[in-house]
Amino acid sequence: MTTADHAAPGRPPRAELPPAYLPGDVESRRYAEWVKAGYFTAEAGRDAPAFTIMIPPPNVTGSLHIGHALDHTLIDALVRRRRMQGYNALWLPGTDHAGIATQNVVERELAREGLSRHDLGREAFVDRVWQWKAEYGGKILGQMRRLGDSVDWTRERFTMDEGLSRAVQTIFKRLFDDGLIYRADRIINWCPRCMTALSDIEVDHSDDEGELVSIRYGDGDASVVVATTRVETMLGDTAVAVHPDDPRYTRLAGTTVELPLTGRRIPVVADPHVDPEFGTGAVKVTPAHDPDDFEIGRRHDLPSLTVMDERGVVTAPGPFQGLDRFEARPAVLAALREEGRVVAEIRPYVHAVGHCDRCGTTVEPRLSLQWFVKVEPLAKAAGDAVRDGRVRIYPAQLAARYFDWVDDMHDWCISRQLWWGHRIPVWYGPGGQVRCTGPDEDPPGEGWTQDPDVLDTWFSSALWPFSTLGWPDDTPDLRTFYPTSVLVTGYDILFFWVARMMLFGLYAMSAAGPEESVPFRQVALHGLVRDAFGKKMSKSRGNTVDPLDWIDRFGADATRFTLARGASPGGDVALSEEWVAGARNFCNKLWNATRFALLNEADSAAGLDADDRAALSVPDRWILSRLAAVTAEADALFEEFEFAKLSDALYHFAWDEFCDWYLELAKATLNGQDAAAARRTRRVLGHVLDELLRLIHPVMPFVTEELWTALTGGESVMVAPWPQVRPQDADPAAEAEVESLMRLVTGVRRFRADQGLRPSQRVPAVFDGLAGSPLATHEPSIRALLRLTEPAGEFAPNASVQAEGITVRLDTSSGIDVAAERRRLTKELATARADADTSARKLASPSFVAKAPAAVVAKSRDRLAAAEAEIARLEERLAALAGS
RNA sequence: GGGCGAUUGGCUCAGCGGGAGAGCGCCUCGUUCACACCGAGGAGGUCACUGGUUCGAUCCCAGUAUCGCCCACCA
Repeated sequence: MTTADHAAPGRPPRAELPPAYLPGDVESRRYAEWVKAGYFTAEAGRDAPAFTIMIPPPNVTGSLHIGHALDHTLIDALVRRRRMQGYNALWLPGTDHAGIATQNVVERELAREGLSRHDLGREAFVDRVWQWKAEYGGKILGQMRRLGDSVDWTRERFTMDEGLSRAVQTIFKRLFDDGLIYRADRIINWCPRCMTALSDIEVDHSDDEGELVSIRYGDGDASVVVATTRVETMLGDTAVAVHPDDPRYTRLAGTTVELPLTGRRIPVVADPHVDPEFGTGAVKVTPAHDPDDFEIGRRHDLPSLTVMDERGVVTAPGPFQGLDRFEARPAVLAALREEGRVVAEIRPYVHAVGHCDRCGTTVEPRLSLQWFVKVEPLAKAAGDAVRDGRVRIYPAQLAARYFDWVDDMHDWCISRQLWWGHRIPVWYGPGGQVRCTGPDEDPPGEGWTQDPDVLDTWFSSALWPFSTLGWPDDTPDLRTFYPTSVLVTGYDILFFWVARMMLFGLYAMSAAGPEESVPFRQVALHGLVRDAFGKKMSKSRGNTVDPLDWIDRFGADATRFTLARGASPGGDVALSEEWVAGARNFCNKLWNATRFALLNEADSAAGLDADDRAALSVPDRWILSRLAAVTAEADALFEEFEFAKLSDALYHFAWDEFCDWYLELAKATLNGQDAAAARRTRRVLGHVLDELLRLIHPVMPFVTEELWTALTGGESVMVAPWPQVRPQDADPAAEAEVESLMRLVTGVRRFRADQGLRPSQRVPAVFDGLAGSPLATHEPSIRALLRLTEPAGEFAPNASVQAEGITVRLDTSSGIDVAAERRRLTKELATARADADTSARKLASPSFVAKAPAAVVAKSRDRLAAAEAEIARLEERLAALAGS
């Protein structure tokens, strides 16, 4: 900022502002200043209430996309407001190691060198990933600066940091010792491409087209027909199951049938799980490759026969060995056909098929030995914390989805057959011993080997609210900033992340007591970003928006405002370039309003002197009243995470009320003869703009900083106090008077437009009935707004218009367009008659008068009276028009 | 298969028991000394359909249709 040495004594120095806002100039400079000043840095133990938000840690592989931009805009707005309110505000940044995603990225890089991770070996591969992370990881952190994120860079964390790894080991051991982590053979979701187990929620189901094939097992009377969509799994069948009460199969239950192609005989078992209504009422049982069948197998003590390996390749000895599962399917089918085993027709069949959410590969249910978290007790506590209000979900509606999940959660498979991640701290020793080591224990010595698997990446994310603050140690940060205040994230990771933070936060921090162990007190969920037509953004659709591109072209503030303006709780956000252009225009509007204020020596430093208050003009009282209202509204909307309404309220106050009306009304005083009045208005103007810029700052930090410092000469709007609502400014009389003035001005403008008078054309006019009216004092403003001059010399009014009980008689020189006037009056008459009709009809109904609230009836009476008066007036005018 | 939600001007959405709102788009006028990234005026909707409750329904209830989302181990 340049210091203007010509500033008047006692006034803050002022910068010259260019005629339009150029964001590129301002943003990087301001961000650097903020960081340098230490505004983003929170202080443990400071004597102020803490306000904490943890960033939803983006993948280290990630770069800033529009979804992050939305999330960060909302978080930053919350944090900036709290900081201005004097809270010890912390927004902690960091990244997630993102197990599969990152491993995939580095593996792809290796593949370009013709290598696989196995060529390097585990240790070298993990080194390579760290190397990659050092070089390319955290790109997104740099991009966050462009958005203006006020994160505390001194507290940046990574989920594989030493400290966070200690947290992972600590909680693993604690859960292990409490019997809440166990290892078992289970059917899990297996991705044959990523070659790892997945948890249930890492599987996306889609309705895929397949075939339902009916196959006859056994021969003649001792045969049974089963149906399957995965023909190749029949190689691993170890039974056929029927319902115990199904009369068709009572004689078969307990016998055996021959399994085609294998020469094996398998039992027919009776199991109540089988639905007799579905298909033939008989089902093939493949315990090693189907979760249902696994359960049936357990109940009947059936063997589990694994017939495919980790890649989905058939391992069962025979002609199909070595075929991929999707090659084996038609091959097995052909062989069955040849034996005449396929019965009836093969039906096209649409059914839900699971896909790996990382790579899209069809998931293969697979029997394997994995680690699980026993979630039932944890989930119970997680559900209760929301049920009893210790944690509140916004919008409340989404709490139902949360309950559905935590109240019926399956055990969580946490082991992954990857190399990149937190290694499971369990060792296997001589004689089948198993030992779980804590973070401060040495690994067991000779003869022990560590479990090769790593943990699900969400395991460490689940600890984020406290692992980032130093847990398990009792650190000043942990004491100051936990529980965190708000979790802001998209509803799409409610289960992945939010629910699991609840599970682990309540467990790990239980010693703090029920109120203080929650990971966050509020959860503010937003939606997904969509295009202008409400369609999902996707690269294939070509409708994606790159926030960095928008920041370059429209500015960070415009990008942020566009996102905030679309964000209602839980709602998706539709975006298009027209909208961000509109937001850019809004920045420019504020810019020019401030330029106007500076040109007119608006005075924000003097404050509103109590002695002056009584002398304030009506427009001054009006804008102060409106400011008080909009400040209260902004506070309420912030508390409810209603960012769309908040942005809208500020936009309309700033543009419609402040710029379009107040500044125009203020011009008369500022340019008027009364120096004292002008001084008062300069103070009100400075004060209102000062507070308006503060109110907008959380959403649009850069432009408001530039303008506020120029206006006030203050250090930074970031550390300026958040505006207080002053109830004493509420002034219904002033509001009513200005509203009346607006109606008068608008009415006359409509007349002028209808008459084809150019907006800039000055027209001599006199007012009848203004003298006695409350609007009398506003005559100079009204004349200025309407371009009406005092008659000078000859004045021959040839037209008149009425509004607010005032008649304006004008000398249009060119005369009046009678047809246009008649059209306007006729239209207004029709409206008035319709209004009178409606009111009259209502009032004619005895039940309405008897049962409706008195205020409603009175309102209808008033409307009827007003409409009738209007009709009389318009008829009279039309008659006069006809006579002329 | 289960659950949830939506259906309001051309588009995206607010409103949710007392006479329909916004932004953008559209039409007309305008070089007014903060801003053409602007100003002024205007057009445009039987609030999906059918019943019900009510003095009164866009708003509450039921059903229908269409669309969307989440969950799901019927081969």
